[in-house]
Amino acid sequence: MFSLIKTQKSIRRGEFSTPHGIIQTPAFMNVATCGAIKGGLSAIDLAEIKCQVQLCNTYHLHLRPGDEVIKKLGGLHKFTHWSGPILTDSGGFQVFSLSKLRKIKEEGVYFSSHIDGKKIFMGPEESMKIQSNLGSTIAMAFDECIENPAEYGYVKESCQRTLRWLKRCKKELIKLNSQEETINKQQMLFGINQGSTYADLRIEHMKEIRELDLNGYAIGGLAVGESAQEMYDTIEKVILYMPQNKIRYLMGVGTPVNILEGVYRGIDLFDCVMPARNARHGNLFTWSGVVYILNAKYELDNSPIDSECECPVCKNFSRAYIRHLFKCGEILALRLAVMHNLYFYNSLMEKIRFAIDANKFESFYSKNREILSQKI
RNA sequence: GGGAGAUUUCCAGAGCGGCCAAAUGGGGCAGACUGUAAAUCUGUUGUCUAUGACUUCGGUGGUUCGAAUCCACCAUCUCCCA
Repeated sequence: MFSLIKTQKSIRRGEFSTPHGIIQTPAFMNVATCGAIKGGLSAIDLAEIKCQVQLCNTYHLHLRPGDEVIKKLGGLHKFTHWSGPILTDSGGFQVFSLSKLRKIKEEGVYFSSHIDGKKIFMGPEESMKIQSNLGSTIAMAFDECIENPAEYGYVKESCQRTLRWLKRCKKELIKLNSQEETINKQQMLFGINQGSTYADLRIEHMKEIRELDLNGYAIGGLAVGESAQEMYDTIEKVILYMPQNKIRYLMGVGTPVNILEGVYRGIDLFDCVMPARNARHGNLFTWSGVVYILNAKYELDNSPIDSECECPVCKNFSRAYIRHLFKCGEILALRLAVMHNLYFYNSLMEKIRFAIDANKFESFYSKNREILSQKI
């Protein structure tokens, strides 16, 4: 259940109530694909980095350890020891990212496992069944994510298939939620809008999926090859057709600036591997720009990653020390870097919320949009 | 004291007469990363007045049109026999 607390032009401040707690929006979901945030963080670290909601992946957990195994162990919340909201991605993104290993048909998608090459079939019903077994708070619809630029005719055809798949997802989830042995009988479903950068296809698809009255709506298929400006333009056009009273999720986005631009245009929810992956690769986000900690200039830098940051890493360790840990291949380097970056993202969202509450989002946005993307 | 082998660009290590400024690792430096096949991947790593030129392969001298590569001596190190 989503309620808007405040709106200011397109900008929205809201609360999303779930059986596993309330998400204050705009919010960022911390990506834990295989049930853990890469870089060595567990559920006991999540409070410290201000995480509200985690995102796990259907495809990966289906392969290992298996959704049936997780169901027997009591579901994903118990398994990962996280009691807050969990959104599971449907496996739709793997249709895109594992494109060399798959074949798309009306009934679903035939994959080769990236682990051992084993043939796997996943369609809407399979994805819903797996997500139900995982017992996540929110299930995502099984969709096809297309790389940009894409050919108009193919996108149109794909959108229609994704719509048919969405209807099957809804039907299947209603069935699963009514079964006695289901872990989370209140599992929610978000639909995903597709249509590449074609405004007419985006809008047409959006109009069709909103008829299904789902718990939330996502914009998928962006930040997959098009320019940032094309992404913003696409959001602006399609968001006019998204229900006002439902949460809006921009999938897989993005940089801190992308998030500011998204909030500015009316997005409530984001997720991205970037803060965690870039952290593991030595790129650290700060309030004055991006620090690439491996650079030689930080060898003797005794200051924290970000002197404005209140995270446990910045309160205790220096750039020089973290750089040293990276150079030595210490696993602690990854953990500290990921903790910092996710704290940065989660506190970016918190600052955005405070700014909206105080009617100051636009000044916050114009102050930070240049700074956050620069390298220092 | 006698014998055998080694010495290559930051390190390890290939090269055994021209295709060698010299393979491949590592290290260094720089960059990429957007619903995670990613603790990954890419570029670069002698100097310069830079689509070319110059100085490098322990040292000195030699053979040759041409030497990191062949020869002589010297230096240093390793191993074996005393």
